Amino acid sequence: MIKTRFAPSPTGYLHVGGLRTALYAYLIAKKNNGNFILRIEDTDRERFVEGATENLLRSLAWAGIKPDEGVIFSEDKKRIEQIGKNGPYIQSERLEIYKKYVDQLISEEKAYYCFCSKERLEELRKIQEVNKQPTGYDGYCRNLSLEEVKKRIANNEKYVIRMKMPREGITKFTDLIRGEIEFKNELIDDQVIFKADGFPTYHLAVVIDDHLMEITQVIRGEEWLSSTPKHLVLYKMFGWQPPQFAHLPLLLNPDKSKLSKRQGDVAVEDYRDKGYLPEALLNFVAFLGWNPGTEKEIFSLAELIQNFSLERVNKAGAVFNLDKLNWYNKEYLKIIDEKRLLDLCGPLLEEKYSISNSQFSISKVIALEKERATTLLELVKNLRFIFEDLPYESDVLVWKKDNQEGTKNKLQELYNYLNTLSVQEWTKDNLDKKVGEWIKEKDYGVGNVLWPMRVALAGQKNSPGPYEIAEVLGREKSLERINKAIKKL
RNA sequence: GGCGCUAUCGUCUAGUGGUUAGGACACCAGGUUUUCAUCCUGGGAACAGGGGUUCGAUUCCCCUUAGCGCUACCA
Repeated sequence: MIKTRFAPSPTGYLHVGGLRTALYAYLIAKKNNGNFILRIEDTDRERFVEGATENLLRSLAWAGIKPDEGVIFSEDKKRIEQIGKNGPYIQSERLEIYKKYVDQLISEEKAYYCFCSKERLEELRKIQEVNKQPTGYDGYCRNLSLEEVKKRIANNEKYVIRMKMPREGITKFTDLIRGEIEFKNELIDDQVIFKADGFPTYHLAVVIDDHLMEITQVIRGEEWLSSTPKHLVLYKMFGWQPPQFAHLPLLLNPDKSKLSKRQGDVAVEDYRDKGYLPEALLNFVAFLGWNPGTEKEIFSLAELIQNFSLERVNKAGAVFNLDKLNWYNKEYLKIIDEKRLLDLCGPLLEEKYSISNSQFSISKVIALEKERATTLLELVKNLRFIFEDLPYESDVLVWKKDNQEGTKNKLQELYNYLNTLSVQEWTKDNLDKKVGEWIKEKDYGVGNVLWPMRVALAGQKNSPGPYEIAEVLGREKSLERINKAIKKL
């Protein structure tokens, strides 16, 4: 059975790069009827952030990525739960497991105690740098006798445990995206696998967990490529069959550096809060480094599952391009389900304007700006003119081919005419038909009437069409605004 | 410094040993429209450089260059 995992550290929020990694892993699992596992890698206590796991889960859930195994929210979304038979799925709850395996490595002399102080290590590195030598541990404690180790531990000396890297040979593997890659073992450090604080390092924990959780494909960022040989050596030491590896290209800033907070939003929640739709963000990040080989660019999650393959993932990093995301969001806004849009925008409108006792149909109000806005937030912002009479200068009312006097007269006549229409007749289509005929009959010219009518109704230069607005505002409010405009002139 | 990865329009990318090197976003121009948005039409825009291999390389190989990653008791 295919099993993939996403294994973030709870250090704050879900990064959009992380979202893409999670998505690809999820897609591979789902495409193969396998399991997608969410594991939390919290072995670094210094960087641990309270609530970060919940935050991660929330962002993932918002995006529609549901783990089959691992850490999830409880039914009421209030607690964190773990599902699956290979748990726990939070590394800080697996300490005895790591301890057991590290003891095994020690007893088999594949790992060793190291008592070197940070000061000595720092000094060592400095000397290596000055001499332009490769930096790395010099193996000072590699051959300490058992008696000495025992004595120093009994003496309460601080220690870490390092893996005994082979001093010769090469470690190679076939990356699912990059093909064959090899490293000389002599250049790989005696990596610390167990820290003085009793926690394993990433390298040890990831190998043990991926094996115990039966992960078949490790899909992770390119920043892990260089440490893969360490992991492979660990697999070999344990006598385990390693999974396959796929190292994803990085997401970049516009200047091609690694995507960072300084140059824009990187947290998934930022995009959610700005009113991007999850399907747009997902579709967008899916296409950063992957494409189906056809010219279709709009893909639902289900379609992504169907079409995704690691073979078509690019090797080079991709710039996170906000313009394209905006385009995706507009596209999805065009086709979004009306009810869902209402659920999404309702609370936002509520928060921004006093709509509780409004006489307007909120879904019609939303429809006014739905195809004009880039994000939900912008959509809501653009709707202000419905709920409030916007201040504007009288000359805005005048169409470029008309003058103030003419505009005033036409608006007055339009008012008189509209006044003869009943509430029942006050619909967009009917107004379009009736007012259209009236303009023709009067020979006023479409722009000469519709422009001032629209400005009178919207109170701004740019807006949806006059008939749509009129229907939403209703007969009474529409007439009131037109009357107000006439008085302005 | 060492090791590794990468290199097609501004951006995301397709592509093949012989193509007018294709699409999308963005941009520019025109058209439809009362405005904005939409929509339609058109336009500019790329194979990093140098060597090979080959009848022929954007494509295969090597080098250079550039960018990025790793080089922690962080992940």
